[in-house]
Amino acid sequence: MTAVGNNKPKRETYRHGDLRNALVEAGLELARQGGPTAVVLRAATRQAGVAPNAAYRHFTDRNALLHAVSQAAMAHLARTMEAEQTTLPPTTDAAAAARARFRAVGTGYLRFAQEEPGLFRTAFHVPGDMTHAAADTAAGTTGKTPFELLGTALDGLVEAGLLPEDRRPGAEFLAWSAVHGLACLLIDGPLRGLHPTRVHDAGQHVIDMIERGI
Amino acid sequence: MTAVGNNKPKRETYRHGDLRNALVEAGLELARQGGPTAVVLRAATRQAGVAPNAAYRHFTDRNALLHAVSQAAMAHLARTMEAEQTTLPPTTDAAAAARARFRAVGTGYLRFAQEEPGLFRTAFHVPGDMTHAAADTAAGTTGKTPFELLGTALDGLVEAGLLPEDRRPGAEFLAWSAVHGLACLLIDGPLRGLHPTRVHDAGQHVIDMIERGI
DNA sequence: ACCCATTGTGTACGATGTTCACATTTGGAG
DNA sequence: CTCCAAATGTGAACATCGTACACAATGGGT
Repeated sequence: MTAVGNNKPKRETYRHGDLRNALVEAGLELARQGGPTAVVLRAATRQAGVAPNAAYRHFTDRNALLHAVSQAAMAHLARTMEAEQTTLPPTTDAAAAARARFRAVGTGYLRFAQEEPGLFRTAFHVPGDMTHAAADTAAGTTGKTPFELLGTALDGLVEAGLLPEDRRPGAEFLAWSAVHGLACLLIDGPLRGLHPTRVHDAGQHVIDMIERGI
Repeated sequence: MTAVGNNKPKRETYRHGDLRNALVEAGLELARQGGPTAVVLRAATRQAGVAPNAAYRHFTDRNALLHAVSQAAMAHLARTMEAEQTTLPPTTDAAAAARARFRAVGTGYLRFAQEEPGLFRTAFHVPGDMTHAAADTAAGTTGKTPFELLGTALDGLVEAGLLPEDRRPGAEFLAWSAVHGLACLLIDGPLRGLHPTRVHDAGQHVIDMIERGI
């Protein structure tokens, strides 16, 4: 059953109308299942019901398409992190709230890595310079990229007096390193296939370490 | 100048004699320059002066070849970490020595990631289960894998009284997460292209965090 | 109403992974 | 020593992929 997968068999308009988006969407689905290497130009065009070359009207390269998909995956990550923060129970304790929001950043990050490993890998697949990932293409519903979400959470820790101001500079890289590293170990490192509850525990332990060591 | 690269143009014996090794070696060179995706079966056989299919007598798949190359890269990493430890100045203070050996594990890891990003990426490219990476194919000259080197360094910390025994279990994953994450950020994350001295500083900061938070 | 920039098509080329049938060599068993 | 079977390398072939080039259809601005 290799050939019949013509999901969007045909269209009657010569113009597609929204091909660029359709290609990114198809690429996202491919990435979701097989990671960055699975986002294949011809497969995406097939899914969009279009000749392979049509893609070149919207992307100079397969790499350009992959980059767009990567940005979209990054936006998914941002939304997952935001969602994790919105599930937080309300508190009157400002310090506790800041701390909870900080931890939610890491927890959401790890949850996304676990639930959507293909998209996670794609998001971080040679993503240009992630610092200039201020690109709104990588942002969530609040308009912030994952990196910026982490930054504001750290600022919150400082405001709440939980993080000395002189430790603030560069703290995002310490926190990010630890959480991202754990994500890698969970996805295709030695911790792959760990029981979900153990995964959650491991995540909390890493975040504990960050809070102590930051 | 695409076609002339026939480095090992011919051989006069029908049998190659050591093809499996030659392919892994060629694969290592490809990986060094272009990461895992650059280890191309046909390129490796070309380099070995052999028909493409000959590879299938030694590897079931391109993936099997890639896996072997990955293991070899992991061994390189182990040797770099060992080398970092041997450059340590001798000390009579046992605790200081244990601490230095622990930090050298992380420093060597990061140095390898920086100096050989292609090999580093290849070493961690879907490396089967790294836990059962007790495989001697991934070991350095001391016969220990990177994971095992980290473990013994942590044991050293416990023996020296620098790490409470109840914090020892699972500590390798905390330390590994942080260092590995930083390596990723340095190689193709936001910290790519950072000035080498800054890179070193960032590494020391992360290791500081680990020591405080472990 | 007519251009022409935009967008999609068809055909084609080189490279890659992989398979199948065949050739050459080597190491033992007789 | 001979000879045969297992091991190892070769050749031709196929499907798929990224990509380039020439061409066709469309539709908005003058």
